[in-house]
This record gives sequence, C-alpha cells and structure tokens, in this order.
Amino acid sequence: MTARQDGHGDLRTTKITSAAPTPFDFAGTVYSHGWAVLDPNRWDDNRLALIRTERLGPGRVVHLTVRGSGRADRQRIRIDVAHDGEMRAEERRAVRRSIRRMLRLDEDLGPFHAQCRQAGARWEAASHGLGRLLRSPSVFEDAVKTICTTNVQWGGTKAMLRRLTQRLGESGPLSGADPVAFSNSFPTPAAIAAADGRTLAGARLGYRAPYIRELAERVTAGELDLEELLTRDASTDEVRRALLDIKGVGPYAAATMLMLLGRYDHLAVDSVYRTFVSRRYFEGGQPSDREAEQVYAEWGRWKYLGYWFDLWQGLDEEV
DNA sequence: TTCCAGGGGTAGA
DNA sequence: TCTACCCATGGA
Repeated sequence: MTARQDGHGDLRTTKITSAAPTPFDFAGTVYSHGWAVLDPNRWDDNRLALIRTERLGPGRVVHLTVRGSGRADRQRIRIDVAHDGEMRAEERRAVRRSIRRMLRLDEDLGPFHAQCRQAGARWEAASHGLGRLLRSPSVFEDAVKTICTTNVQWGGTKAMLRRLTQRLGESGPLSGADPVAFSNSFPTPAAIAAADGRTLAGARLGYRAPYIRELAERVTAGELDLEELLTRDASTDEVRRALLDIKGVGPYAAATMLMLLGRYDHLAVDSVYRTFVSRRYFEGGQPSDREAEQVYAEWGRWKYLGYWFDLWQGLDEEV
C-alpha cells in the first residue's frame, strides 16, 4: 500500500493503492450485481469508478473513489479518499481492508475460472477476471440490504436503502454540498437500534422494518455476531441454519447471504431465477423449485456463480 | 382496481 | 415438511 496526501484547504485527498489478483476485471467486478448502485455505493459509468461514503469511526466519515488501473494482467486498485484533516495510518489500513473485502481481492476464484473455461462459450467471458460479486465492508450491511431485496422490485430496494441511509447514516464532508454524488454512510447497527419509530417509519421499509430493527438490536447488544459468519470454520449448511435464524431471512435471502460470505453452493431461487430457468431450460414450463435447482447441479461448490453468469449471458443476448 | 415483486413468518395439518 | 394466509410498499 502506498499513500500520499495533497492539501486542498480543509478537505484533503489521500491516495491509496492496492494490488489486484490476475486476471481481474475492475468494472465487471464492481458492476457484477445491483450492490454497485445501492447506497452508500454509487457507480460512475463515465469514469468507471465506484463512489462510496464510508464511516471510519465516531464522527469520522470519508468519501472513497475507487478505480482500476494498469494492464489487464497486472491490475491495481486506486482509492482516492476525500476527508477532513489528517488521515491516520490506521484509517488508511481500514479503508484498504474494506475495499479489498468489497472486491474480494483475496478470494481464490481459480477453480471457478477453470470450470468456466470447460463449461463452454456462455461462461468463457467470466473466466477473464469476473466472479467476484461486490459485497459490503460489513456482514451487517449485506444482511440489511439482502432483507431489503425480498418481495419488492429492484427500484423499491434502491429507494428503501436511499431513505435508510439518508435518515440514519452520517454525512461526510461532501454529502451536504453534493448529495446527488455523495450519499451518507451506511447506518451503524446502533443507529438503527436507537432510531425512534417515526424516523425508521420514514424509510418506508414496510413489514421489513421490525426485522431490520431486531437484527440491529441483536448486533448492538452483542447477542449476534454477524462478522464471525465470514470466517466460521463450519459447513455451509451450518452457516445457512445460522442465517435462517435471523428473522426476515428465508431460503432466498440465506442463499444470497451465503454468496456474499463467499459460499456459492446454494442457489437463491427467486422470481428472477424461476423466470430465467423456465425460459432457458424448460421451454417456458413451470418446474418445481427442486427441479429448477437441478439445472446447475454440475457446478458443485460454484452453483451460484454458474447460474449468475448464465443469467448475465442471457441478458446480453436479449439486448 | 388488481396483481405482484431479487419472499418470509406463523399456524395448523 | 407442506400449505394457506397474512404481511407494507410501490410500480405496472
């Protein structure tokens, strides 16, 4: 990691770089699924940059602009951090850790890429540095976002997370001046747990609100350690059962969370999955969920990713 | 108006 | 384990 600071009045920019794996497709990784455009993330399609507002500690919020640079076979990640005052070494390390985790830069996808090359033309493109589906710096943020994808159209998910972040997140040095470009940070569990009913109701989360409130309360009280799920040395089934114990998390949400935790052996069967598999593999017929899941059985531990890039290839063909 | 979305909880069988 | 019913909200 390297860091350099330039002074611009009170607002400063610190530049951080970090190595990427090979092969690595930065834009394809960030925009690998909808997470890229859920607050506090924004995607700048012109600059091919991920913009994110990040809370580093009490009263300490910064804005990150993340880009890829260098040759395809020797990519680097460049992070511009906009912040007030000095940026401490520990804060720079925290930013780097968050971005590496979001982009899954330390996850070994070699076996998946090898399987893609064997699977045929539909998956060949994924072997060129795709497969690292964007996630959040915390399991809590991913859990809240996942619950907000259930039984709602995508536009509704985006609106819910925008309202939640506006109301309970913290503004950074640029949020006030340009709220279109820079969101607030993602709310902490404590902020959601402590929110009064009226504030939370304003986020219009519907019946999901009590689930998210309860999740935030359990995390804040130390009763539930979501972060531990990321490194737990246990079978996927055990982690899945722990996820299903969270109110608001059912089979679809648990499979989505497992994907975000780096486990791809369960499929998130939702309306998108059913529609896609019905059209592509059942000539428009309506298979049972069990039959529909068999489509990707041969992908083994990579089922989710096998499905995901089949779906994306299908979307490309429709354009 | 009615239906349904990147479903899930609960009760009852 | 399976089914019926209910759950806020908003777009089509």
